[in-house]
Amino acid sequence: MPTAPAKRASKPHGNSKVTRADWLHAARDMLVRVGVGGIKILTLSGELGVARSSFYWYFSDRTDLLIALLQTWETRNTRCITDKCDLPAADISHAVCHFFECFIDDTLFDQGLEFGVRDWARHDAEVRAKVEAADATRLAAITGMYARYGFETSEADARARILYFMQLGYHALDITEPMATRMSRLHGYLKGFTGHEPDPGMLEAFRARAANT
Amino acid sequence: MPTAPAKRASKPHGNSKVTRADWLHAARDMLVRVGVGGIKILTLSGELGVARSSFYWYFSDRTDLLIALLQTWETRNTRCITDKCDLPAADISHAVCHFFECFIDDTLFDQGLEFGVRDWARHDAEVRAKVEAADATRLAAITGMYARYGFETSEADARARILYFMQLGYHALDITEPMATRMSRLHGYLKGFTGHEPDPGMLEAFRARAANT
DNA sequence: AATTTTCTGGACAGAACTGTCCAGAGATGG
DNA sequence: CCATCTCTGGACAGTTCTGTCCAGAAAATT
Repeated sequence: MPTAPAKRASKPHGNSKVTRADWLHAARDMLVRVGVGGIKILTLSGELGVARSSFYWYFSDRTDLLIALLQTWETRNTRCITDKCDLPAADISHAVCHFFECFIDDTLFDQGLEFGVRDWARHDAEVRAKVEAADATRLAAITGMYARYGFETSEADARARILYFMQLGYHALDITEPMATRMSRLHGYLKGFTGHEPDPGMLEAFRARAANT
Repeated sequence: MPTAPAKRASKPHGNSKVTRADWLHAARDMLVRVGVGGIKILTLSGELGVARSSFYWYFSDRTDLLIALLQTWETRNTRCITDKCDLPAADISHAVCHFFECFIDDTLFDQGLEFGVRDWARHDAEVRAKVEAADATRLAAITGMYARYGFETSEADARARILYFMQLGYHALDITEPMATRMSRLHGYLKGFTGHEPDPGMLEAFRARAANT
């Protein structure tokens, strides 16, 4: 029985049935589903409906694929956080909402990839080093954000950590709850994260934006 | 070259070289180091200096071992959190410090096991269900703690989540920093978590306790 | 001391996966 | 239309791990 053709990440060219991007995309999904150790060329080839040996045309070996996967993560997830933190905002509550946007829009921060990579880092020193560097970059951006709205250095530092660790902890724990439930807690979260009462108009505006994503 | 004898988790009996507990203990370490997928009976037997086939005396198969491992986690990590949350305290800052104790004393909360199990849950539905149940139990205990110190329901709920997700996020991200650095942020953390200025005497007392663990 | 129980180790069969080799199919371009 | 380049698929060899079988060693029991 031939395998159903997988969704194309990009259209193939000439004699080819799949592209390098197809392999990468399938590998990303597999990383999320079963972890690095579970990424098997045999299974990928089955999903793509192509012989296993074709893999070796696009990648020198399995490690080559994994390196490419890691680069995808590196250039995507950190960038979206630092960009949002640097955005101009009326006050700290608005700024924190900008930060939140990364995590309610899945086209921005790729949660699955993030924790696939982190699981991997837990038992691979090189990957771990890259993850630590990414954490440092992201935390610096968030600390800078708090500092810009008048928090003194030590408080900006503590609040940045609470915000970042809480947000990533939420995803690390892989919590699944409807967006409405999440949004019902927005007021409490903002008050906890900033120490200030947020503007009710802004709360509504953010909830509305979250609803249609 | 014979393998060095591993640390005994319990002393063997009669003709045996190892115990069921030794296998379990070695498997826990391997789960932490390389994830569930990396737990190989072959490697374990090598570490314990025993033939691979001996494993099948103690466990019916690999799955049997994994189930036992999961039970260890279930009965250990959740309990220590709920116990600390239920402890009587002078005020909310003291109560939060009690909660922190789980995470500065490694004989209480087993961080490695926790995230080994969570990585596993990410691609195993049954394990995932157990993890979700544990999260619910722990969050209920923390929410109850905040409620006991006068926070109204919705605020207790949001603050419990911030505290729990931040603390687990901190560990999920596998941050490594010296205890002194961690403690330098205690004041900021407590202020962020409770919304109140903590008693300076208590801060010092907690730092002193953390130093000798 | 003989017997039973408990546990170990070597051998075997088989499954799953990796990486290599090479013939050749299909598009492309002179 | 012939040559070339790109990509595919089948075959092969090698590795790593699992689970089973069974003989037998060593303590425990009688």
